[in-house]
Amino acid sequence: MTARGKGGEQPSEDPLGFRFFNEIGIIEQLARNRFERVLPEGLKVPHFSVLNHLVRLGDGRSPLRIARAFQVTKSTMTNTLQRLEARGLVRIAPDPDDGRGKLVYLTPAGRRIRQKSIKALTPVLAEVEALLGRKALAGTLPVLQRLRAHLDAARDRG
Amino acid sequence: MTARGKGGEQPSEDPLGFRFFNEIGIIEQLARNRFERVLPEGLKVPHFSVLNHLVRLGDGRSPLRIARAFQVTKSTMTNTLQRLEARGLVRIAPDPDDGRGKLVYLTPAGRRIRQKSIKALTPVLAEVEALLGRKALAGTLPVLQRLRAHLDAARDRG
DNA sequence: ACGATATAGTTAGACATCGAACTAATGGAG
DNA sequence: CTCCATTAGTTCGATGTCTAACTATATCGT
Repeated sequence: MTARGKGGEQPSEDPLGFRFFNEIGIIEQLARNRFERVLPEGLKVPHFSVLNHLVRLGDGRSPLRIARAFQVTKSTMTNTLQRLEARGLVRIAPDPDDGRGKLVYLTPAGRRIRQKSIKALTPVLAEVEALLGRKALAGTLPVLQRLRAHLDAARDRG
Repeated sequence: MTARGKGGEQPSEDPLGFRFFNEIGIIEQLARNRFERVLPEGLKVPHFSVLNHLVRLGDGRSPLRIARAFQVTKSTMTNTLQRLEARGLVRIAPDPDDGRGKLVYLTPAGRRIRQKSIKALTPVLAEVEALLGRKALAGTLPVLQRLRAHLDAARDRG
């Protein structure tokens, strides 16, 4: 989080890196806010993300594996999955091949709400694409991906 | 938060907008983590951001004005300022011209730790700039700024 | 086979953030 | 001048996230 450029404040003298991360932080916050306002039944972004992940890549995955995919600690994923399970959107079963592990499965309700979420989010994303243009958006992706990979390499995980 | 592209998971079929916001979310998280590991005395990113803001743009601003600059609710800013004040990094005085308002001032300790923070963050930012290249970084900025402005326009604040 | 080490998952405590409800002061409409 | 709507700030309860400590199971070296 850092300053914006509205209402008379211009952080323009900040070094490039600062300004870049400022924008990232603010966009993340505003976007999450926006998405959660359109998601059905008070679904949160992390919940939708996990459901979407399981639909697209297949369920029957372990919590840890999902946590790694989202670059989140396992305790965070424990929390998310507990809430999804409490809402009946996933089913969590012991891993038959590993006494320590568990496997996460989608329920029909989970698939349904994921579908509804996609429908709700699509116009918002379309609006952003229209605003920025697909080229510009696609152009920034490689930069973001390289940055994410770099930050990912320079950290230690629990 | 959404899937990454490591460890065998490829969210590549996701629509462009999804992938874009995925990257944003993950980068925000990893970057905050990284920054807070180098910031002095356990300072958090929001705390540094506010101190930096006051140094660069001048102190004697109201909490609400600072909250708007960071696109954060006033209750969030109340929390941040209370912690900064508890650590002796800012001083909060009533606004002489408005009985409801307050004004936030930097203390010498606040200026000192901000300076130390800048020193600590500079090499990290330099590393990112070196990795991505200033051109690429500068190229994405306008896109991010336009997006932020758009998201900012489409919301309601408390 | 046993014992040390590593791994999967949970729990507890801290923090930032939001939205809603609340208090206090301002300011405009009549 | 008085009253009501607006504005500044705080408080409360919920959520997501992190780190650290803990339990239970696996695995590897000897």
